[in-house]
Amino acid sequence: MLSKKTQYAFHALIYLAENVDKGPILISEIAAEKSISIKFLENILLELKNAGILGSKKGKGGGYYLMRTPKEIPLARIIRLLDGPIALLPCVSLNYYERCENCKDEAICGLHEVMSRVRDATLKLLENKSLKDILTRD
Amino acid sequence: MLSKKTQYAFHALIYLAENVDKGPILISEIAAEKSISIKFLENILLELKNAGILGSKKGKGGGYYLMRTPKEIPLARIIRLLDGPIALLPCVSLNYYERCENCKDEAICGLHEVMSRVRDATLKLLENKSLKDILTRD
DNA sequence: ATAAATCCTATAAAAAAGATAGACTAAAAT
DNA sequence: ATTTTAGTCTATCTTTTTTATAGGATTTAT
Repeated sequence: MLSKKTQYAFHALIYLAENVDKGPILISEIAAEKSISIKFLENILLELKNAGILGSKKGKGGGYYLMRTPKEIPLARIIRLLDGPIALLPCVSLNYYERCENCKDEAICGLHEVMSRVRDATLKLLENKSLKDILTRD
Repeated sequence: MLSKKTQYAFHALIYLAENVDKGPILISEIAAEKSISIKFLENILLELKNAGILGSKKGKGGGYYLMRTPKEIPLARIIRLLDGPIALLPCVSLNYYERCENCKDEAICGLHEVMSRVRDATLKLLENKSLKDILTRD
């Protein structure tokens, strides 16, 4: 399951995408609209900013805004940033790989093979689907 | 990521499958072979037993054994039993469904749609691949 | 200068995961 | 019958992760 953090991030990003025309959006506005604790959301938006996904402006008229178009923000990017590995096992993770202790040879490990395929199937969707794809269809 | 519990379960089941001819296997033997805390493993095997996946025999000559052939034990079954939902969001889980609070209409929610597809792709593998498929290929 | 907003870091609280303990029950050997 | 062997059951402890909060620092517009 995705953490609340990642779920909140998705909702915040959706809100920002749906209001691009309004310029920078206040944390407090997103928090109110999406029923998220304002202080928790603050941390999340900051992480998204430090990762280059969001930009921000301080002071009056400030707030957060997207640094890229929704189409250029893959869902996998958000998940990895806030939740870590997408793979089901450390030994099949592309970005957070860790060798398994008791495994003599990954090449002949059946678990490794199946979980690699699960990872591939998942990534095929999450790498290719973007923020644009999760905006409410009208 | 799968929990240690589920990972241990896989390793224990693999060991049991690879030693079916030896009759009931001791918890202590599996724990030693797979470097798992014996007490922790005890709980796991009990859960697998209560779910009908394993059988057991007490006293001398006792131990655990598979109640079905490896081919009849889908990986999804083990994961759901020990880890809970396979889906990335509660609102797309088949077995642990929970409605999302702020979502007016799941039918037009883009997040719902993408995550449903991720779930389907994952389940297609995990429901169809069984314990047999993760045994070490020789 | 002042007010408005994000930035940053630390910490607290709650929940989940991982691990352990010990008394109990059942089966087999003697 | 008694003893030994091995799983059963439930409770608790510890550690880690997740979720949430606090408050001063910094930047910007007016």
